Amino acid sequence: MDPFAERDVGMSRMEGRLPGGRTHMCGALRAEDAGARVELAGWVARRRDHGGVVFLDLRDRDGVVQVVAHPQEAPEVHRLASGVRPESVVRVVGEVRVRPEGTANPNLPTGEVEVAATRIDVLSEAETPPFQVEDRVEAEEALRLTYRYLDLRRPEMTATLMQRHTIVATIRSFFDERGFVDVETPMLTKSTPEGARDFLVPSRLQRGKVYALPQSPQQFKQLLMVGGIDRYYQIVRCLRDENPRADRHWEFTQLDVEMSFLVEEDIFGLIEEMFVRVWRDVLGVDIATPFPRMPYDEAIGRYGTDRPDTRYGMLFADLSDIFAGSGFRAFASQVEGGGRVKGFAAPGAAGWSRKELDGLVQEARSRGAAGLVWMAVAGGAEVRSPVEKHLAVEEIRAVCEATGARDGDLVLIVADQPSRVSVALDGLRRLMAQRLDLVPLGRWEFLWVDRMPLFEWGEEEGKWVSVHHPFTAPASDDLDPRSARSRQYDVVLNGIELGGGSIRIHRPDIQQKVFEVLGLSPEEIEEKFGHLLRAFRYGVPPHGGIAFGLDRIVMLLTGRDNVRDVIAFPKTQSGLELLTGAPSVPSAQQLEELGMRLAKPTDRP
RNA sequence: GGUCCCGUGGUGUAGCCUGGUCGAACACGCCGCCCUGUCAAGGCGGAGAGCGCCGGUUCAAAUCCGGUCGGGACCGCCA
Repeated sequence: MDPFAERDVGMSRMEGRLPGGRTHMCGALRAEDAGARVELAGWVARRRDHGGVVFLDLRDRDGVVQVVAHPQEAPEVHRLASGVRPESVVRVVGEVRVRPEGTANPNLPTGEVEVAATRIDVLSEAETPPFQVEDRVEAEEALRLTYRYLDLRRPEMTATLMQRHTIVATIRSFFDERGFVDVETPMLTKSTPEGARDFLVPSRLQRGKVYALPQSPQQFKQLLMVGGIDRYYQIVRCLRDENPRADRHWEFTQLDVEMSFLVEEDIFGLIEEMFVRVWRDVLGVDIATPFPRMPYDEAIGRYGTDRPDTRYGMLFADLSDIFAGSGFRAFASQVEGGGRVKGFAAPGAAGWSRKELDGLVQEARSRGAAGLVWMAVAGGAEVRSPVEKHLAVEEIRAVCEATGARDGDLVLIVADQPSRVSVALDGLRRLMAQRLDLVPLGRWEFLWVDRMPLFEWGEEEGKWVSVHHPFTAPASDDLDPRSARSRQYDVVLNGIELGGGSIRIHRPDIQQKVFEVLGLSPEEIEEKFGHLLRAFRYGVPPHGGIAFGLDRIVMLLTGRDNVRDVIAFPKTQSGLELLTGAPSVPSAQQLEELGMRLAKPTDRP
């Protein structure tokens, strides 16, 4: 499929005022341009030399058009065209012609025409590139990153960056129309006390001290509300020094929004409208509103995750009661020890081979579960399972009943501490959905997840920590860390968390109580959040907001499965920027100015 | 911090499990010649790697083992 085919590239708007003597972009020419004298410039995507007539495919960001050089019509042009190397930059002057009968190319938007060249200038000759610049040729990612500029020439990549631009432009005009103000916030700021690991920047003037790069503009946007800005948005780079994943990069872009004098419904309505607008403008797709809402507990209970993929079934059933006093001790003892037994039915997977099933057990283990019990339902109470002899007939029936398993289905059961059960089953459910091809294409299932807990127990810290952040408003007066709910909300799309936010605390007394639950001493509160609390003493409007991972939104809209593909110059999983070679060793002078000494790479704490 | 997968001409892969037949195969690209309507043009011919790196086992290593570097997926982590 030609990625340019259905795109409103907008370049046509520029025709007539293209710089550099161009009259058209390559992808713009159509049959109605026949007879026009045009001047084009671009890269030689391909050369087809017939000994006589020579064809060049000329590529720019808008598309490809065929240039033809005839030996009789223009001998000098023909000579140049015969020798030009792929990826060289050329300027072409010629006449647009409708192609001869039977030679149109229906696969190309410009396929009905060609440009008969009367002049060709080679502006820059190219060496043979390290990989072929074509969508169908997928070079190894490390090589693509090393020569990213070549990779970006591939129509697929160019189109992705242009779509990203369209998405950003749509979002900006959407917020602008609604009175939101784009305000920039500092990039060199204060280290965040909680949350992800910070990237630090040593200070030259304040020797011995460091700035942190922002993990998000969270506190600044709240201060903007105190500052009376009322409605703020920003499309801003954020940095978190945590290990990257396919859907996570340390340097990422956030769509950040904050409003004053609002309630949840204001945010929900606004954000739903925004997504409707973006999906319509970018994909021409109408998405349904309002988005369904799911309480956090239901998401965890039925899907094992706070970002459920609702495009397919296989919801979890709690089987703990069935196995509470079971003869199968592995399950019964888990229940007695406070654990849970949960499972779900994978339709039609009963016939899976032992090897495939062992793979599932491995998957469960890799996610921290003690194990996985599978049960292939053959008919009635007939099952194939490694623990079949330990299971009572009534238990098997009850499991099938609870999970909805029918003949031919495969029931997957995990018994462990609740969080491990959730993590393991969530992974298995996503895996099975893919393997069984249960993920419907072209569906956009947006979802609000709300009613989150306000606190969770931090094992490492040995104290209660905020689920979202310490400024999240509680849903009620209840501040008991075991039961308190928050006014937090997340947007989930097709099982991917796009973003989240909350109504913030604007009452100093409540903020104070939250800090107390978090175990912060008055000194710590002053040191870490003093500036915010001080601000709140001088008149703070009720406020709240939300933030989205723009890269993920672009990833989903462009059908990519990796955020690196929607970022122009991404880094590798180990943080190398292969194009420039960053990071690099600082010079002695730089270190001296900053008052720093480097440890040897081998000196690991 | 951990688990798993990958690394073979310029590119993408096969070969590796079951060492010798590999002086490494295929496709694309590249070079040369032929060819006036192709569009992943076509035909003929050619050059190009010693298998990421280091070490070990062995009569013998692309193949087995250890380490290391690089890439990726995932777990932990990501308020």
